[in-house]
Amino acid sequence: MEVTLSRKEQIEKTATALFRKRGFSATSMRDLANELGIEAASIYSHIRSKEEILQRVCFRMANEFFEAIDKVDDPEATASARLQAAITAHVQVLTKNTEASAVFLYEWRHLSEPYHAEFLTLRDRYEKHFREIIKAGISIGEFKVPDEKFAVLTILSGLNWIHTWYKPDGKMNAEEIAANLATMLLNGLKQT
Amino acid sequence: MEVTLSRKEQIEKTATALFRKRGFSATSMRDLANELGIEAASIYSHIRSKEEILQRVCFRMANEFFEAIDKVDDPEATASARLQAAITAHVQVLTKNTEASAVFLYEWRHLSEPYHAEFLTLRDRYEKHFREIIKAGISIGEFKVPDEKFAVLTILSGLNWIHTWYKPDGKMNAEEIAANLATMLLNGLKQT
DNA sequence: TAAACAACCTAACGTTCGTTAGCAAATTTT
DNA sequence: AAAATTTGCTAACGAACGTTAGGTTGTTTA
Repeated sequence: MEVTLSRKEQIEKTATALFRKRGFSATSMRDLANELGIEAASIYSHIRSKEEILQRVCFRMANEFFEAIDKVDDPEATASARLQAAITAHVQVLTKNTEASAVFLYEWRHLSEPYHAEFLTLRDRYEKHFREIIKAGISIGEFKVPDEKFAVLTILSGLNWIHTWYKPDGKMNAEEIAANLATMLLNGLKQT
Repeated sequence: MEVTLSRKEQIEKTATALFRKRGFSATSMRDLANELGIEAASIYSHIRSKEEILQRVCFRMANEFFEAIDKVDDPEATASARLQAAITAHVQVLTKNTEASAVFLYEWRHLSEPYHAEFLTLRDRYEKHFREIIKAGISIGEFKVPDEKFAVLTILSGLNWIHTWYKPDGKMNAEEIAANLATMLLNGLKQT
């Protein structure tokens, strides 16, 4: 399945790798151009600004995460099953796009307004999905945690470290990682 | 307990806040000077370079984390007790220095060599402490996890998110946070 | 009281930055 | 074959960057 990327997509992909490795601010347009084998000014035939690249990566990934958890959610299922599904979906997006995920997770603060504010709104809505599952689990006694906000942040941060070490050819594949993490984090919610 | 900071310490503290908020690369010496109410050039009466500030913060925090877990470790205790103690110590350092912790966790990649390499060595040695506790717990059947490296990274990343939301006057104090996190993460290791 | 030091200043250095203007060649579309 | 689009170039802009040189002032030490 060879996919031919448009020049704009190539730029975005190369930029993503650099933003991840050195950070948005420490990556210059000349660095990016050098990596692409062209001049810095040439990039502006395809994009409007350096920040536009960051915007596209951040909001594309936000979309991916939303679509993934929406697709697998079944409001009729138990809280455990719903949370397990959401965790698995989240891990799948993370492992399928490690570089873009890293940018999504750590470089969004370099977005200017109104994108910065919009991003934070989206992120909170995403976390809300997890909060509501956990709240439902608490109310019927399935989970025992002092605070659902606290639990969600711990779970998500436990997941969001994956991009730093995940390698597609490592000893665990994405499904195994997702399963192990889900078991481990779900068990943590069922305190005795 | 009023503590008078030397000018150098004031610079370091102010820089830490800026590095945390905007990142190391996006913080200029003129920003820092402006925050201090002086000219950028004046800062160089007290420090050698911008990176020196980052180095001091990163390695000071590395020391704090090491001292904290060394002080509470009892190799004779059970793996659960040891891990609980380490988690509590780690959380205490994090909550007592949220800004410096954020810099320590996310800005170290802007260190130049040989500091960059030295930092990674220290970090790995720190994680090794946790790995060994968990390995001990696995070998006597106290913990059931597929991979201790995996478990350590999940635990530490679950803890290292604290700095983003912890407020000293929030509804949970540092001890409660540490206790809740320890319970939640320890339970996750004792899979049935 | 003289010497040493701490703290800050103005001015400027050489470099790098994101970006624009204007143009040329190749490719695709009509 | 003409027109439009894509992709790239050189040259340069104004601004911002980390840092140095050299000097001034006030405070502390000998």
